[in-house]
Amino acid sequence: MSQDAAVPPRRPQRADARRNVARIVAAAGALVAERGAGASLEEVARRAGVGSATLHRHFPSRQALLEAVFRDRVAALCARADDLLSDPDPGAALFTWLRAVGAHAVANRGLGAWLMRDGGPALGSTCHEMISGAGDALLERARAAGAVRPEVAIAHLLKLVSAISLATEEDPDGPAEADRLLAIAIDGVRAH
Amino acid sequence: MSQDAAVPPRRPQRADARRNVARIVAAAGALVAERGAGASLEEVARRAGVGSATLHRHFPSRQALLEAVFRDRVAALCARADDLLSDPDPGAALFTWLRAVGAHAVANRGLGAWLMRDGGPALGSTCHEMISGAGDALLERARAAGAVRPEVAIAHLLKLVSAISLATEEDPDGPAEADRLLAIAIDGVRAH
DNA sequence: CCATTAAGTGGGGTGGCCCTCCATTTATCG
DNA sequence: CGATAAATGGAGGGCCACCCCACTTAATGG
Repeated sequence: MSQDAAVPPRRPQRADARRNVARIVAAAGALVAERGAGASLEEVARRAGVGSATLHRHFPSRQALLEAVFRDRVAALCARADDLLSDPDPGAALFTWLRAVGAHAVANRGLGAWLMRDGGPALGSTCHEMISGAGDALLERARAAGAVRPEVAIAHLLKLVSAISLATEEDPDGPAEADRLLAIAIDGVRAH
Repeated sequence: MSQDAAVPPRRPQRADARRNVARIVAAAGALVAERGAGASLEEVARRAGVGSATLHRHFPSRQALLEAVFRDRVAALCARADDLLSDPDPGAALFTWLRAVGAHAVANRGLGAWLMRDGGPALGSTCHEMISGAGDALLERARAAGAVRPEVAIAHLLKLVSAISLATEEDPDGPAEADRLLAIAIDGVRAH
């Protein structure tokens, strides 16, 4: 519960701090796109024009930074899931969405996969929860329509997608390979 | 071919060197089992009782060390594949073997996955080639029997297995989860 | 408009890692 | 036993994540 971001009674944040956070997220997005998920946090700070301490204060872990970078793209995927909820074919809608998730994960250097890793009981699981919720609606509709095996859970599907994008991340022919693997996996999900 | 470890004509290696290599591989195996694939090479050297320079001379890359650690277990998997070649049901034999590979990869902290990564045109791909060759025989027999979709390649299957073990590596319920995912993926491989 | 105050900052330090020289040790052969 | 080349490992360089603390600066109330 509690969708609100916990607004304290008085001093929520200083304006320049918010500006620095934005700079850091932008720099991280650029660097991650060109160097991958393991990019140096110090270089992110350098490009953002802030000290490394500032970066570490705003984002206590690499995971936290990646979540910030990807929040909007994850939101887009959730919106797509909502759109597909009104698709006349529930099974096709689910599979279309899964492939979109896969394409997104591959296109972003496998970072999507990083995001749904573990998730742990810690508080950093917002992206994972967002995407799980959006996908679960699609899955349940598909299950009700008899389009998928009844025992698969959304966690399984996302794990599969992230696993595939992870495995093909460094492949020269990554996207195509990922799509082929995903097609196979999806066929396993179908009710036979 | 060539089970021998390439014996040069005259001064193949000094006895203590070979002993140190064995110590390093043993230490690496233990540390990797408890800490995962990213374990510190310096600590491996420390546990083996050698200097870090010695480790780096014998194993110029992390990949090289991991390959040495896993060579025998990969060989065991290959032997299992050979055994299964005489199984009366080619399809079941392939799927049994894939699950064995998955169990192995998960049990070894996803290192199996590391091994089949990329492989590149470089020379470090021996394990990947070994396991691909062994699996390909099983796959081809299954395909001839009409048990699998004709378009899947052994590379796809191994990627799937490694991807799944990679994704479930840090899961508390890793092995069971991996097996479930693998069961789904395998169903996608079956000829319907 | 300015003084106060606490949020915010970043340089520099610590410790860890990977990897490379090079002076020294040591197995091996004649 | 002595010569010789293989083998070793400690010291050191470069890079990184992360933390501490003296300083800066935006926001607030008079």
